[in-house]
Amino acid sequence: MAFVGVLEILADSDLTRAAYAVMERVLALGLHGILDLLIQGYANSAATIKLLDLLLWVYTRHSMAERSLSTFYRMVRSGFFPDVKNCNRVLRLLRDKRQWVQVRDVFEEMRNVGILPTVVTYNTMLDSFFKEDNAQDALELLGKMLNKGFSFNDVTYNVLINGYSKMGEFEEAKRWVSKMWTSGLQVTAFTYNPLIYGYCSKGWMHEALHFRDEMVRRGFLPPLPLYNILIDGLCKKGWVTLAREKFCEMGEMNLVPDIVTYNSLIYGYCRVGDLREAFLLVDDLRVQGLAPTLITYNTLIDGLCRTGELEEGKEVKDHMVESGFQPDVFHHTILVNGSCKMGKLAMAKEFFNEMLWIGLQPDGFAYTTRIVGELQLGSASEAFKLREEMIARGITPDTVSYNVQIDGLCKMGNIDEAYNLLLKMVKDGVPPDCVTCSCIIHALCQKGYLSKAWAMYDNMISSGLSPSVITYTILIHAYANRGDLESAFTFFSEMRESDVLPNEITYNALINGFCGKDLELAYEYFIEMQKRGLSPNKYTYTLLINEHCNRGDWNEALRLYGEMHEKGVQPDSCAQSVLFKRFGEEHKDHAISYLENVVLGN
DNA sequence: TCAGTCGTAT
Repeated sequence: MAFVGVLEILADSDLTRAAYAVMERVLALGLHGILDLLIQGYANSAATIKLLDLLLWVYTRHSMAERSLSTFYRMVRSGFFPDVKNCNRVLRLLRDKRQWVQVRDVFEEMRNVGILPTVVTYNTMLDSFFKEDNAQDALELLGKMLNKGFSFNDVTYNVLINGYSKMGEFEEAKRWVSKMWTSGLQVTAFTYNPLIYGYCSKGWMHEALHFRDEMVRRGFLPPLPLYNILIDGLCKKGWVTLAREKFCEMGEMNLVPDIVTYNSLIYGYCRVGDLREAFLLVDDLRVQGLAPTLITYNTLIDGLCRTGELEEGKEVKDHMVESGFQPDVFHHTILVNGSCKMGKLAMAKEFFNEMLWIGLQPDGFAYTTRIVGELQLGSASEAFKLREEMIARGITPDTVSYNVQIDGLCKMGNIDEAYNLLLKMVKDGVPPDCVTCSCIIHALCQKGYLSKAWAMYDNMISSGLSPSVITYTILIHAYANRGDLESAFTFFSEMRESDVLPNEITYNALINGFCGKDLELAYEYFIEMQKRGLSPNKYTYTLLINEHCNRGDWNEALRLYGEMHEKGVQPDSCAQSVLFKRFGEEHKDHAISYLENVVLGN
C-alpha cells in the first residue's frame, strides 16, 4: 500500500496536480479498494479528506457514476464531507446521465449533512429539474435560492432561458432574456441560441428569424450552428426559398457554410421535389472544398425515392458504396420505404434482408417501414410476424408503430379491433396521438358512422390532443360529401379558431361539398384559397370542371381547363374524362387533342 | 446544428 503513502505526502504538501495524477494511476490499475483504506484511517486525517475528495474528483472526471455515488455516500456517512465543488461534479455527472432520482438524493443528502450549496449547485439542480421536465420544482428552487440571498449569474439565466425554450414556454424564456439584459450581466450570442433553437424545433420559424434579427441588431454575429438550425428549420417547413435566402445571407455575414448547411438545404430541395437543385448543391459543395457525407447520400436517395425515381436512387447508392461509404440503418430504411412506395414489396424485402445480412440491427423505424409495406402490399399476418420479431429484439412498439397497426386494421374494415388496439396502447402506457385518432375517425367516416366520428373527435379534444389539418380535413370531407355543409363549416370554423391552417386538400373538400349545392360559395373558397397562397391543384380544377359540365356550362368548363394549363397544373386522365364524359369512348383522343390546340392557341 | 416510419381528396 505504498501508493497511499505517496499520496499522503503529495496531499500534505499541496501538490494537487501530482496527487491527481497518482490517484488516476491507482484507479487505472483497478485499485478501488483505496476508498476503504482511506475511510479506515490509513492516512493521517488531514490527508484523508483531501485524498477522498481527490478520489471523488477522479471518478466524476471519468464519468463513473456508480463509483462517484458510492464514494460520496461512504464519505458523508463516515463524517468526511466532500468539498462542495466535488458534490457539484457528482450532481452534474448524474444529471448528464439523466439519473434524476439520484440527483435529488445527493442534493438532499448535502442539505442533511450541512454541505453548503453554491450558486453552481443551484444552477446544476435547476438545469436538472428542467431536463427532468419538472419546471415546478425548478421554480421552487429558484425561490429558495433567492431567499438564501444568492444572486443569479449568467449561467443561471442561460439555464432558465434554455429550460423554458425547450419546454416551448417562449414567453417565459423571453422574460428571462430581457431580465438578463437589465441585470447587467454579459449577454452573449449564445443567450439567444436556446430560444432560437426552441422556436425552430417547434417549427415557429417567423419567431426564430425575428430573434436572429434582434441578435444582429444587438451587434452579435450569429454563429454558424445557429444559421444551420435556421436553414434546417426552414427546410423542414418546406420554405426552401427562404432557406436559400438565409444561405446567401451567410456570405454577407462572412460565415462559410459547412457540410451541415449543405445537407439541410439539399434536404429542403429534396422535400419539395426539386432534385435538380439538390444535385447542383452537391456540385457546389464540392467546389467549396467540402465532401458529401453519408447523410448527403441518404438524403438524395430519399429525395429520388419520393419522386418515384427508385432506379436513380439505386444508382446513387452504388456510387455511394463505390466512394467507400458503409450503408447504415437510415440508408436501408430509405430504400425499403422507397421500394414500398413504388409498390415493389419483393425489393423492399431484399433491402431489409441486406441490412440484416451485413450485420446491422434494424431499429423501430426500419421495422415500422417494413411493416407498413407488408400491410399495404403483402399480408397482415406477415406484418404481425414482423411486429413480434421486433418486440423479441427488444424494441418496444411506440406510438407510430401502434398507429400503423391501427390504420392497417381500419383499412381492412376492422374498426372494433382497431379501437381495442387503441385501448391496449393506452393500457401499455403508449400515448395515442392525433394520428391514432385521425385513423379511427377516417375509418368511421368511410363506414358512414359520422356521429361516431364526431364523438371520437370530441373525445380526442377532451383528452388534450390537438386535431391537425388532416383530422379536420377528414371530417370536413365526410360531412361536405354527405351534403351536411353546416357541420362541415363548423369544423372549418373550429379549425380557424385553433390556428390550424387549411391546405389545398381542405379547400378541395369544401369545394367538393359546395359544388353540388352552392356554386357561388364554391368559387368563394376557390378565390380564398388562392388569396391565402394555396394553389388549386388538379383535383380542385377537376371538381369545378365536373360541376360545370354537369350544368352544361361548357364555356366555363373550358375556361377552367385553359386556366389549369396556364398555371402549369397538368390535368390527369380524370380531369379529362370529366370534361368529356358525354363523349363516346372512341372520340376522346380526338377531342383531347382538339382541345389542347384550342386552349394553347396552337 | 444535418438523413429514415404513421393519418386527408376527384
